[in-house]
Parts: sequence; structure tokens; C-alpha cells
Amino acid sequence: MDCDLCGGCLKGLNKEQMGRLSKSAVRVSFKPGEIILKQGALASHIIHLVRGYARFYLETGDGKNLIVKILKPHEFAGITSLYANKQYSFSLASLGETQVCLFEKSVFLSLIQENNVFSNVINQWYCESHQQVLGKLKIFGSRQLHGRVADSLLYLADEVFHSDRFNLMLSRKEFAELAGTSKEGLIRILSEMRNDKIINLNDREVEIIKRDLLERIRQIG
Amino acid sequence: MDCDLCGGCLKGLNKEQMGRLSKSAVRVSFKPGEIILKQGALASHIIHLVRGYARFYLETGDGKNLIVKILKPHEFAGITSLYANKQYSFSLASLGETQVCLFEKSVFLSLIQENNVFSNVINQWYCESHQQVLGKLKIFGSRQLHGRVADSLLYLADEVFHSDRFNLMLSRKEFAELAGTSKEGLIRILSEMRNDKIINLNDREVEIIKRDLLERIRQIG
DNA sequence: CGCGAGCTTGACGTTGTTCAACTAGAGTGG
DNA sequence: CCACTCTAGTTGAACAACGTCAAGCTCGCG
Repeated sequence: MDCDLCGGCLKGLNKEQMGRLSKSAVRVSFKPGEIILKQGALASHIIHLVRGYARFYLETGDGKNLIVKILKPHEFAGITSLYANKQYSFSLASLGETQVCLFEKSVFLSLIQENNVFSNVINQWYCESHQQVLGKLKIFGSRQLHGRVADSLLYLADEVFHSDRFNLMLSRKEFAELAGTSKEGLIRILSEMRNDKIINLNDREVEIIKRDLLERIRQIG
Repeated sequence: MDCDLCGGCLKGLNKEQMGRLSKSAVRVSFKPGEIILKQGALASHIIHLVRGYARFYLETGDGKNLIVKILKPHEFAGITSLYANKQYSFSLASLGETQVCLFEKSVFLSLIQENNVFSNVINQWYCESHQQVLGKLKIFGSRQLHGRVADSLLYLADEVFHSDRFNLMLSRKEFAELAGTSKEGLIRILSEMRNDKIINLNDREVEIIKRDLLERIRQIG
């Protein structure tokens, strides 16, 4: 199987290595809401999101979830389980229709070990991912609801959809899990923001109207 | 300058590379409470903690801090600023007397790029560090005070001091910043735990008595 | 038409922060 | 040697923030 859709995401590999990886790869499609990787399962694969979006979340143990980030096309997941972890420490579920490429972890790992350019690509990935999580931790540890919701809205606009107008692919409950609160708490803040004309909100269509204000709310909390 | 105290932390480097790194290295001592790296400053160095402990924290912008982890001897900081970030995204302050080794970021980076074994060591470091932050995010996003304090206590016992009896090197305020709450809130929980004989607490001397119970509190919140 | 799922709002109780007062110990200067 | 002051720690009370519970609403579907 070839993996042309993976595009430049695997740069640094030579033809032989690319072939070895492709041979171990499987392409799979998922319907909306299906679980792609399950927390606790044996970490056997690295996944590459080819098409669609997916929510990367932690099962907190008390029946709730915490969405850490939204994966968009050409992003990876499972790299955090490359070393040490025998099991996935997170879950991944599709939003809408998605298509993913599954690479065997062992092959992926040996490529990192033998190809320095590739190893550096992964390094860089870690660096960015680490930063993002640290940022989220900061928000969670220091801001209250208004700030966390504002942050989540801006995260979606800036990092995921690259537009101030987008279709929130999440249910209210899922959006709450992204902002780290309850469904009702989130809804109240959103309603408030709509009343204050900071955002437009029709069902799952979101438009950021007063971005400067939203950014201020994120900062002061 | 040689860097024998860095021990096996820089494994994978050959003699020439080790020499190049050593030549760029500076050894510095810090008194209790002094700032080693300052959030926002130009990220010019990677630091290696040779002796003592340090708190790795984020300045949240509203005058509060959030302690992400406690660095112990032979750990690194600043690796998260290797790529992209021109400025440190965190601060590092000494707890007690510490001694650190400063490496020039540019030299460090070129070693990663040319030495695959070293690159993999860093990769692994990222992987572990990433996991730790994700774990903390999970706690912050899903547990309330009791759980967060229990988690912080167990973190110190298991990951930092490797003993159920240790000298908390943090003030109450700093410990609160580790647990993500206010000084008063933390004190109340600690008093409760002392009254319930879950921990012993004399000034900054901590002893975990009922570990099983503490672990349960961490899990159920 | 009835049913269920997702969304919304109000009421209420819990949790946690803030403010203020108090204590103990350490350091300072008369 | 004793006020005085400063800091860290502790506790109580008032208040705000947030989660939970319950009810109603809309919409799509059988």
C-alpha cells in the first residue's frame, strides 16, 4: 500500500524506508463518533490522520472525559506512547467522517533510531505538542470558566479551523470537556457571550465577533 | 571546562562532541529561592541541574504561579525551548542550594542534529515529560482540591524524593501553587488529612501514613 | 403523534476563594 | 533584654463560582 496522502509528513525518509513504513501501514475509515484509539489498549500503532478531524481525550476515571486537543488532517497521535508506555494513555475518536493511516509502532521506532532527520522531525513534534499541553495546563490551573471557554473558542479558531467562523464539530457536552467544565456551565457562558455580542452562535455554527474582547477574557480569566 | 558531574546524562556523545559541549558549558551556583531561568527571557541555554532541587513553574499573568514539576539532580530544563520558541515559556527557581550547568542551545541543537543516539535520548526525555504534563492536566481538569492535594503529595513522595517521608522544600504558598489552589485552601486540606491521620505534618516535615487512602483520594477526587 | 436526544434555563447546594484576624518564631534596634 | 516588626502558618466567616438536579424546549425520526 502506498501512502501518498501522508504527504510531506514523513519527510526525511529515503525511498527504502518509506517503502518499509508503507508496507506496515493500514488505511482505515471511521464514521462520526467512532473510537480510533482507546485509552488502555495495547499501544501497537502510531496513527496519522489523513482526512477529517478527531478529538484527543483523556478518560478521567469518574466517567468524564477531558479533551486535550482536536486533531486535524496530517497530524499524528500515539507518538507519546513510542517509548515506555505499553498502553495508550489517551483515547482518540473521530468527529465526522475520518480516514487514518495506522503505522506499526516497531517499524516507526526503528526508523527514528536509524534516520536522524526523521528523528528530528519527531523531536520537533514533541516540542510543539509539549508546549500546547503546557499552555492548556496554565489555563486550567489559573483561569476560571470565562477564561477557559474563551481560550477554547480561540483555540478552535486559531489552531484548528484557522478562521473566526467555523462549524464547531463538537456537541455541547464535548465542548464542555474541551473547556474543562460541565455541559450546563459551558452553555451559560456561551449564552452570556452571545448576549454580549462577543460571538454569534447558531446551533454549532460559531462566529467570533469581538476577538479582542475574547482575548482579554482569556487573559484575565 | 569539564562536566564530569553531568554523569551519564549526555550519553551517546563521542569524545569530540562531549568536548564541544563542555567548552560551551558554564557552571553556576544558586542560593535558595533564586531564579535560574526566567519566563520570557531569551532562550539561549539548556540547563542541567547538577545539585539540589528547583521548581519549574509558569507565571500565569495574574500574579500567580503554577508549579508544573520539581526538578531533581541530573534533570534538564529548557529542552522545550529548543525549537521555535525564542523565549523561555516557563521559569525555574532554586529550592535550597543548587548548582547547574548551562549549555549553549545552539551547540546542544547541533549535537542533536548530527548524533542520532543523542537525538533519541532527547526524544525519550520529551516522551516522559509529555506524559507527566498530561497526567497533571488530567488531575487539574477532573479532580477537586482533595484529589489535587493527594496527587501532589504522592508526586513528591514517588517522583521526587522517593520516600514516604520527606522534607517538603516548598512553602505553603508554593505547595499550593503545585496543587493549583490558594494557600488557605491547601492548608485546610492538609489539616484535615493530619486530623484523619492520613499524613504526619510538622512544619515542612511530611510523612505519608495511609498511602492506600491517599491514593484513593487521588483517584476519586 | 409520540418519543428520544441534544440543548437551554432556573433553583439550589457544594466547593473553594477571599478577607480578616490571630499565633508563633526570627530578626532588629533601642 | 525587651518591645517592635516581619514573615509564615493557621483558622473562621462571608461571599462568589461552579456543579448538580430538575424541568421544559426543539427537532428529527419512527
